[in-house]
Amino acid sequence: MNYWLMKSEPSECSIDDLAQAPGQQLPWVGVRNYQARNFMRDQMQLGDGVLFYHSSCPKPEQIGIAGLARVASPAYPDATQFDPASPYFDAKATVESPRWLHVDVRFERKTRLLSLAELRAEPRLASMRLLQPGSRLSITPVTPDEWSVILSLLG
DNA sequence: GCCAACGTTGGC
DNA sequence: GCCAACGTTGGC
Repeated sequence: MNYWLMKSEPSECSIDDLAQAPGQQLPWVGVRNYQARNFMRDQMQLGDGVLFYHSSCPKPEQIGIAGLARVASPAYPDATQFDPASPYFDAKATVESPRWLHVDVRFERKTRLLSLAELRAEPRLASMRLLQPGSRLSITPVTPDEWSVILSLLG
């Protein structure tokens, strides 16, 4: 069992969107970064814990952890890479050799918003991947210790 | 909207 | 395989 933090722009897909999806579950489409893809392909396991993070919000205080979710499928090809009408279209990907994969993510629960400022203020989270200078990865591993600190902060 | 950090691309 | 140019991310 592993733990992850997955970023999503709430204008694209918020924790509420996930809660209202059919089966409260969505394919995590649109990842176009190899490191993030490799985490999904090589390390994610069914049932892994996910911190659902709202990024790029209009108001800085809206940025942070907004809920909990779970990995709900193995990695499989992202259909949007084959769709010329999609913003995630990749001309170099083929059905025979897909370049981009994703997992499905299932809603667990909404939490209070644990803001980025609050995360930064917590000394026990100082080495969190998310908080490292220049970190931009949309999917980052979370250690069991970090996970339990965050759960306790969420109350 | 700015800009620093980072990843990707492509010419050589 | 190097590396400069370019595009993207994402907090501020």
